[in-house]
Amino acid sequence: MSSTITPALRRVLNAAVIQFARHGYEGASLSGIALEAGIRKASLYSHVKNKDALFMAVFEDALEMEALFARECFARPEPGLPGQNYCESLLARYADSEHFRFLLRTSYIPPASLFDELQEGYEVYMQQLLADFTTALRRHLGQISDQDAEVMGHAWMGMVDSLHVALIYIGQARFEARLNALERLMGDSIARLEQGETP
Amino acid sequence: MSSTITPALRRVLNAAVIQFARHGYEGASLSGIALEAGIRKASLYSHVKNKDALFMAVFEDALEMEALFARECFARPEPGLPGQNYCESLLARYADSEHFRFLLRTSYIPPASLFDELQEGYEVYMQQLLADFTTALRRHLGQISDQDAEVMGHAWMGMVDSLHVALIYIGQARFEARLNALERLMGDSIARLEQGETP
DNA sequence: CCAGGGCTACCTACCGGTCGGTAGCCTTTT
DNA sequence: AAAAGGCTACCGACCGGTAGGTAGCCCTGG
Repeated sequence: MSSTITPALRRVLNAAVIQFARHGYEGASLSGIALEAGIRKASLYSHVKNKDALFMAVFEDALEMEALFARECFARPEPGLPGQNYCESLLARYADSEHFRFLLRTSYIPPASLFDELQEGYEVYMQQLLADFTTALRRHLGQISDQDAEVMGHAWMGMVDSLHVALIYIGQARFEARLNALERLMGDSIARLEQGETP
Repeated sequence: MSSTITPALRRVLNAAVIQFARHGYEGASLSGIALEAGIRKASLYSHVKNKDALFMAVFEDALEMEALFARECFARPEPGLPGQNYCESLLARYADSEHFRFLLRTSYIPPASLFDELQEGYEVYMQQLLADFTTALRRHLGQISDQDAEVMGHAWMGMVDSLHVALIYIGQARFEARLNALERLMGDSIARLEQGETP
């Protein structure tokens, strides 16, 4: 499926993710990407068929990395709430990972021509995130009905999207305020489930 | 401050908001906007100085409309939770209002050159939204500490962003699932405040 | 020795923006 | 009443610049 990644192609992909994250699909130019990679624009075509293919390659690259990151968050033991590790790692991740910034920038409003493919990939990523959260939730609470688990799942995914958005356009201070507020809401609801809800 | 809007300019602005909402700042071309307005590209310059000014005019237009929409939501009596009217009107609003779609598309990731101006305008919009929610919350609960009000404000703004994002890239069914889930969380937390939290 | 990555040079298409000019509608002047 | 002038909205033609993409030669490493 995925062709082998030579060192030169690796350099191109890394250059591309920087430019796409910074300027978006339309705003990033192939000459800029080539410059970043230290080669000429025409030389890009030795490695990639065209701009769309380059974008998709970067997308799959980023998706893989961020899926791995999420997995690791859920693999670490969670002191408090389920999903807490992931949420609290977001700020640092946003600062460190060019690929994460790329995903955030391009996945909400993707280039129209690639919409379907991107949506499909993003869907898989989100389903994994949701599944990881649900199992963590089930591990945290001994017993929980499928309905409740589903509702909490929707709520947590909403919380994650909310934090993602906050990363993009709110400052660090308000990100943390939002994180605390949403964690309190989640905490309240989970505590309520823990006490048992049969009235 | 704001110059008068002639009928011809009105047509240009309406054409522009469609194109900008559909293709974004960089993706929308002046020829496309002119075509939509039924004139030639050169004629645009009888009404606006350049692309940036056109975009800003559309932005202020949209901001005004959506601020009005939010006001009306909070003016209506709310049967359940504070801020509920606004959240539950979003789906229909997204379907109906080109200006709303424009705001959602362009405000998270604005064109770099206009970033500051846009951020400023969006900030005002959000502050009004937050203030409206806070007064509604205070009206709903008789007594609430400033700290709690602030936390709930952050949480509700997060909820709103989450719903905005859902409008963009999730289907209608999942939007409603998310809305229900988040409303349940908010309801739980508000109920907890209602009972009084001095232990 | 030759395959492949890199290069220069070039292409077409389209971008935002400017130019000179014009049709038609007011308002003013005689 | 009619000529004169000004103003608005519009147009086709064109500008410099840049975009994505192609052709073909050169150089180097296995």
